[in-house]
Amino acid sequence: MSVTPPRPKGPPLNALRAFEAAARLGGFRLASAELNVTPGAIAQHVKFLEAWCGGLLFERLPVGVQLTPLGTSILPDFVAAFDALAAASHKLRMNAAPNRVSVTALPSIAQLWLGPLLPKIREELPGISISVTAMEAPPNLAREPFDLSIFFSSEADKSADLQLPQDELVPVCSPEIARRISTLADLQDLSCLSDQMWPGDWTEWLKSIDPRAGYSVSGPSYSLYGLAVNEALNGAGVLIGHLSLVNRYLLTGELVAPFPQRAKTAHRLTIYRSAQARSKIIRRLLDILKRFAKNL
Amino acid sequence: MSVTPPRPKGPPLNALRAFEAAARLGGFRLASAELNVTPGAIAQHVKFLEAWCGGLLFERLPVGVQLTPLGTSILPDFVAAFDALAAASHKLRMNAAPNRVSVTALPSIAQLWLGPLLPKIREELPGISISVTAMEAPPNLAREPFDLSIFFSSEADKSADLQLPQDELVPVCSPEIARRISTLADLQDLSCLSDQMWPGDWTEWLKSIDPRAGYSVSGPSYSLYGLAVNEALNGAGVLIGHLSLVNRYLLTGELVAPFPQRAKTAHRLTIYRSAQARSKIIRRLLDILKRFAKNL
DNA sequence: ATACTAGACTCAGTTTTTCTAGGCCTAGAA
DNA sequence: TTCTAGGCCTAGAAAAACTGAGTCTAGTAT
Repeated sequence: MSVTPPRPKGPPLNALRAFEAAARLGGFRLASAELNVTPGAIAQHVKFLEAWCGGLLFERLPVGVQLTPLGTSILPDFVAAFDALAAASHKLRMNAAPNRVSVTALPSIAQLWLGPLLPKIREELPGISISVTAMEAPPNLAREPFDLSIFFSSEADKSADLQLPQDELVPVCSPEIARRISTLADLQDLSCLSDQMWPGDWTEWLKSIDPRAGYSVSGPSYSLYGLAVNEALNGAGVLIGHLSLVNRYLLTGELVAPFPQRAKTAHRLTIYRSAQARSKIIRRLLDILKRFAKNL
Repeated sequence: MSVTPPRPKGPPLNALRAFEAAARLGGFRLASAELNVTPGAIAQHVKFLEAWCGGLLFERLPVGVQLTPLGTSILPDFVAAFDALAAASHKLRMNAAPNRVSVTALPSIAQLWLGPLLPKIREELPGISISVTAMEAPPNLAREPFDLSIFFSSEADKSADLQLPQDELVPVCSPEIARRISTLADLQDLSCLSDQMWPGDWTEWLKSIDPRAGYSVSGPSYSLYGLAVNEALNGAGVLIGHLSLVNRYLLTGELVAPFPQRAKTAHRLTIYRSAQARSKIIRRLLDILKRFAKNL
């Protein structure tokens, strides 16, 4: 008997968050990715929560888990509560520093599309402070503290705040290299640069030119598209270019396109803003991006 | 440069909770009481949160703190979010075990009023599992995981789920002791038991009998009213009885009231239920309590 | 004036919580 | 059959949270 008896405590907030993520995403592994922890951590949180409430939240299948009726019955409440919490946190951050904007983008987009625009943005919106975070997959804007996300999406989406037309593939290289190219066959003697994230780009472009010819090319691949572009600028070979990312260099002449044919891809550069990001600054920033995007 | 760059993280949930409590209650000390930690812990959480968002949440006054406009601007959002979270947690617990009811009450009420009713309740609601937590002050039912709270309130409140009439004071003692009492003056030769939480009870009762007579009594006091009642049953002296708590013993004759005069107090035994506790079980439990309360 | 008090701050050290690593297990796919 | 995806478990490590004790400030009481 302790002097101050331990009164029943509410559940740990982190366990609730782990459950919510696992239930919403349908698995511990996905939840662990969203929360940046290992799946074991999620498992422990959920187990604790199950002990706390005295009921099973998930059925454990041989592979994966499935929400029990109990879990299903309260999931919407938790989703709503954590949405509200995330929204409040976001609002707090914005109210504290209205001129701070945080953007997340695919690494290649951050470096090749957004990066060059930043000086012009700073010029038009003096006092603004933009932080850029590169990541591989678009985050859940309702949860992560970003104002804007810029990624490639394979679908048209009217709800996007800005969406460019379908991206196009076109080989690009330095002018010197271009002089040595006249036919498709010439490509086979050259380094054909590509990005590790889009390994099918060359094949896709070649197919769009002549579906039956069995052309194939080879060359180094890079985990960062920006690196590949740099190598192309340095004359390392022919890069399969994503027009939205390399057009700026075509316009300046630093890179040229030895073949005029372009292959439409499914990808559209797409910008979303967080539901909280309704401020005037964000609106003006979007306007600027829109304008620059047109000139690209 | 780490391989997986640390992406900006959302604020720690516990820091948000600390801020919410401090802001809602208007001070770190109060918040620390609600969350069962020391004030220093709250201070650290708030400080962290201020660093995270880059703005001051509280103005530090020489004594106490005051919300800044920034803090004020987001407080309602956080209150709503944590309310939703607590409601969801409560619902989870109830859905997991619908027959479990948790009650919080003043120690004296738990022991003397509720305790004797529990066997009868179990009889009428077989299968129900009631846990009782004694505490000194009524908790915030919107936050703490209780279904019912039973405390004395000094005001009439129509929103209460059950409220008894104003409590009355009346001296009580064992029949043996009563035989030795015939006038007020006899009290001065006897041990007059009282509760440490209500040290003014005897004075209040004496005043209601004869406001001018300077009667005063003395005797041991107890930190647990239940203990004082037991002592009275054992013939240790005359206890200043709260009718709602000792009437059961008057009815059985184990205790008697040597003086017929009763003094009305401001206190009413008051029962609230949590907003989440809308189940049939709780309703039936309240009905039973109501019925028993009438017969007391 | 002088002490006292309430409330908050800080910092070091400790306790508690949370996370990871790595091995195990199961069933469906190759 | 082997491989793989997804979870489970446990020990130990890492991080977060909390405490305790000493400071500080300005009202309040003496």
